[in-house]
Amino acid sequence: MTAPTTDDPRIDALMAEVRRAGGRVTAARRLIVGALLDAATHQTVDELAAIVRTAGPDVHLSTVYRTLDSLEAIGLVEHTHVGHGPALYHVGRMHPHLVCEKCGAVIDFEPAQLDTLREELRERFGFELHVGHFAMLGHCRDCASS
Amino acid sequence: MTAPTTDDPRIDALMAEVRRAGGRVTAARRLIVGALLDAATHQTVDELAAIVRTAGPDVHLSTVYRTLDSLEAIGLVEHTHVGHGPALYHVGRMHPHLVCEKCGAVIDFEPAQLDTLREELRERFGFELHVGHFAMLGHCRDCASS
DNA sequence: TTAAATGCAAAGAATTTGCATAACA
DNA sequence: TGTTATGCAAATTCTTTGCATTTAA
Repeated sequence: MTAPTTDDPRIDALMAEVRRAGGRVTAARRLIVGALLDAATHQTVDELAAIVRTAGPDVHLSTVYRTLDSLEAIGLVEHTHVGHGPALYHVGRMHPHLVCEKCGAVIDFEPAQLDTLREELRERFGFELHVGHFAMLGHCRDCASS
Repeated sequence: MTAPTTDDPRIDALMAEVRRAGGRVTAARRLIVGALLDAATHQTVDELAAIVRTAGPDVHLSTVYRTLDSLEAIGLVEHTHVGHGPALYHVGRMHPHLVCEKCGAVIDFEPAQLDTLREELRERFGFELHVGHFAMLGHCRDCASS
């Protein structure tokens, strides 16, 4: 387990946004967004907490939850529900996710890729699809072939 | 809270399938599938248990869970994950769901409606979409306009 | 009669909350 | 100095499990 980055300039950018929204910049928050930014893929709260604790052993799980909630309220972070298992968090804008039910691999893709479907659902059911907040489940290439 | 149907012929049909699969037909199981079949929409385990208990007060929540698991293993029932909140159960074949994040309304639709998307995801990512096991979230017509 | 299903209690996983203390602005 | 954020413990919600007992086949 590696400690989260602390010198990524994106951390400061995000913290500036937090401040602008009336929030406060704390050590725990810097670590948490550092861990979020490091990640190659989306992460659960437990995973984030484990990384954060390598640098700040006292950061409590509830602090991670609350920090992510705050960041999400400001629009800096999103979480996605994945079938069973815990929610996945990631920085940045809403986008659709494919999640493999076998190996857990997450594939991000562009919202535009769902425009046709979105239009179809809007016309047919009057339903406004929110692409970011749920994952589409199935099998990834590797798991589908095996 | 109304007691579940007990004279729906579909109950017997489903029980026949249970028997064929080596399972046993019990009073609890008849009540549970009765409740499932009555429903206008998909239901949570708690909702089902409440209905079932009007006729069989001792049917335990864990029995409802286990019965639904068994029925799902045989392929008679499916459950769908809906963002936060508990899973929704329904009889019958896998199909996609739209769930309103505001009012909880569930819209079922035909798997074929997603064929284009499916083909696209397969080509682009090698991803095999399983349409039944997750809900696509958004706002229904009423909630979107208000 | 015997394997499967049930009731009950308890545990488990994921998340939220209350409250006193600490620390940012 | 006055909130806001944190740590901690405890509560909540949804679901699963172990075990002794009951019951369908």
